[in-house]
Amino acid sequence: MAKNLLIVESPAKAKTIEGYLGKDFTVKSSYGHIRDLVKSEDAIDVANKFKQKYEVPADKKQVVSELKKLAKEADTVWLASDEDREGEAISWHLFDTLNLKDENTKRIVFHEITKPAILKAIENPRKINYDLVNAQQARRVLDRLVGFELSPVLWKKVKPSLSAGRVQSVAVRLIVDREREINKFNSEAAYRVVAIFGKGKQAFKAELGERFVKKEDAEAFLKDCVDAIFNVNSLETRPAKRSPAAPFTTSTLQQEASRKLGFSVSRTMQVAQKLYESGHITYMRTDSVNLSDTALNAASQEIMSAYGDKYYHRRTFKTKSAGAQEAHEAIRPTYFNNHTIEGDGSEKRLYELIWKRAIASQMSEAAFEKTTAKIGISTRKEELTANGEVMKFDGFLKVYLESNDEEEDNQQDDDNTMLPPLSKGQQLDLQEMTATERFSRPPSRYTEASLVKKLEELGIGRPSTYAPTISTIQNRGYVVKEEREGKQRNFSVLTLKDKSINKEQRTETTGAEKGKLSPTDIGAVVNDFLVQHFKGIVDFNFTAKVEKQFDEIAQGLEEWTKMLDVFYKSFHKDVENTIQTADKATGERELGVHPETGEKISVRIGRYGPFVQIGENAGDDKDYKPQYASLRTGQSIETISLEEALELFKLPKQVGEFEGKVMKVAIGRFGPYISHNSAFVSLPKEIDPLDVTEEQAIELILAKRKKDAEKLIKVFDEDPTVKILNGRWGPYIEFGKQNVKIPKGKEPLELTYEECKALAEADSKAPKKGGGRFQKKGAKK
DNA sequence: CAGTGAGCGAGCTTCCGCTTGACTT
Repeated sequence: MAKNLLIVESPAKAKTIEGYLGKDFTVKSSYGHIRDLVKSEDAIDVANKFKQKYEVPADKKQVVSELKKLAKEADTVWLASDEDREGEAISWHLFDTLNLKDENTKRIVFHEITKPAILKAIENPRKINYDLVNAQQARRVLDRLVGFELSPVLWKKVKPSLSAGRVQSVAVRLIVDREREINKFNSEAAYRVVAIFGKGKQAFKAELGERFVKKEDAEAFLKDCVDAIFNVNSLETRPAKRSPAAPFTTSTLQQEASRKLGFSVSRTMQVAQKLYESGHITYMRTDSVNLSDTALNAASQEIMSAYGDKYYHRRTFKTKSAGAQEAHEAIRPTYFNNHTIEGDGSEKRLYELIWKRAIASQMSEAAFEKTTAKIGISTRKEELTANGEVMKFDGFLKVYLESNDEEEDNQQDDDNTMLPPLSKGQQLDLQEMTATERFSRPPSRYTEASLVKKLEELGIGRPSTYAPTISTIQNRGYVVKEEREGKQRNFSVLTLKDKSINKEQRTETTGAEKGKLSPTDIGAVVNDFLVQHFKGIVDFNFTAKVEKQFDEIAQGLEEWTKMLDVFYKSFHKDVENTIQTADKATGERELGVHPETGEKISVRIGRYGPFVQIGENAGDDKDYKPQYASLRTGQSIETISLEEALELFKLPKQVGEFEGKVMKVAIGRFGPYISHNSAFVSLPKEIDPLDVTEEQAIELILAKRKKDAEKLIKVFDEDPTVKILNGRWGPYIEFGKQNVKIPKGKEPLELTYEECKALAEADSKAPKKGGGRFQKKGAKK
């Protein structure tokens, strides 16, 4: 029987540590927090010093009972949860829940999972730090109070099932604000002048510093250059250096994996978790850029043996984020001598990224020589500038180069290449000069990863919650990740070549985006509501402000209930006030009046999403009814124009009759379609739904029937609406309007009618998403 | 993939941060 029970947070960690400690120690894991506030309203007794009601959630019962049993049998229990606010609280919850005793319980901490670090920790046990525990309680209680009081306000004033919280609401706000910046952005055009001098391998580019707003000015400049002589006015060469980035934290890993591998933040975390569990990397949820001494030594050995002494440079990094708690190491390979690992494609790629970044962080600077040549024009006072760069020593660039967010947006080729040997005064041979119309670009929409970066900068959220937060705001429908098709845009290019100027129009695609986040209408309406009524909570500095107070609590300088008392008094008043006085938020906007009837046209959010309304609300007049139409995907109540809104009423439209039934064209969730006798046919992209003719519609219906007939395997005599069809994922039963999957192992052709009926019934009883169609009554006054 | 945008009705939704699997598509 082991004399010692040591409890850590993560089971993978437990396994490693057990190997270091020998048979006197049993090492177990708590799997994170073992207790949480009860779900119900009475979790916090505000009037009684914010007394909390905790419970062990169902999925933790087993862990707790096993730990309880082991703790009873052990002589000493070592609480080794992480050294941060949450870790301290986990230790306290363990102490309390497992009924541990002060005299044989020891609290220890370590920042790295190495044998010496753990042995040292065991030699220096301490007691639970209750100030730190109180800081965690304050954090936990504040988040619950905010989340569970704000959300119900939204249910009443906006829509049921919505949510708000200290972290998610700010994340949404960032995205809404950014979208509005983009909407109000006015693109300005200016001509950029680039000259190419020399021929073949000696050719190089030079650019004019200023840009011309007017086309005439650009043209005049080119005209002046037709007979000009170009000389090198000055030549300057200077050395430049570049240093490697710090090893990965959770947030920087998510950013690089997004840019270099195209991973979503949750994908990155899933793959990293696998790498961690198979022992390839250190812990992946960390805000620290530190490497342990053991790691530093291993990296140095690896670099020296693989690349040589001059590539090695020992570095330590300091964290830049204010809220960092640094309970762990940076993310790094467990063994630096493994340049690659076994595993699937994404595991290999992510591992290599982590390996390269960590190795590079301990390598020498790269050295460059930068050359700038200023080129004079005999007929003008302006100068052209040519930049060249030569790498003198690659250093860390041998293994790794960090990318940046702007890269993808950079349509301009401002690459610093080599310049040919030049001398001052030298006359140059102009090959070609172009003046190209360029447009200023609006700020970019956030990607998942750049949003995480921004949140981290603001000190909002933690490594363990970045990915879940990003999911939450998408699941609530506040934000969507969309692919946007770009728009075509014309631009002019003036080219001077062989002493003549040629003008042409070219087209480019602009605004095409993939995987960028934009707000939905409901996201914008909820945001505006919160900004209006709870400015303090959705303030970008709110978290930083309360974090400062949590720090004071942790240092024993402030009492946690006092801090909460001050906060809650004013917050709760705002909640009460808003419930009493605020109108329902619908985001209503008036677009104008109908050009023919003069009726009011407005947009707002309703039970089924955003819609346009023509006419006033009916009121008591039974004969009058306003007209309604839903907005289409991609349209927003914030940006839709009067013309676009009126377009929506042109559909659905009857296009004729076929087999005695009408054919209607409409637009649904999946785009334009024709409906006929309860059958649907999608409209091909090239046909404008407003222009569909009767003949076209019949043709499309017949084509669809033919295609369906090819899919048909069997029709039942008992009921011809019951069929077996060949679908994209294999055969399935069509039972009236219901589609039912055929279970594995069943031969579709041998199914009887009774079996199909039974399957359909079982399927309809299976739990389905949705429900909650009714609004709670609002407290209107 | 339609229709809907009144009100009636019970009971439901929701936070952030620590951890993994157990689930389905």
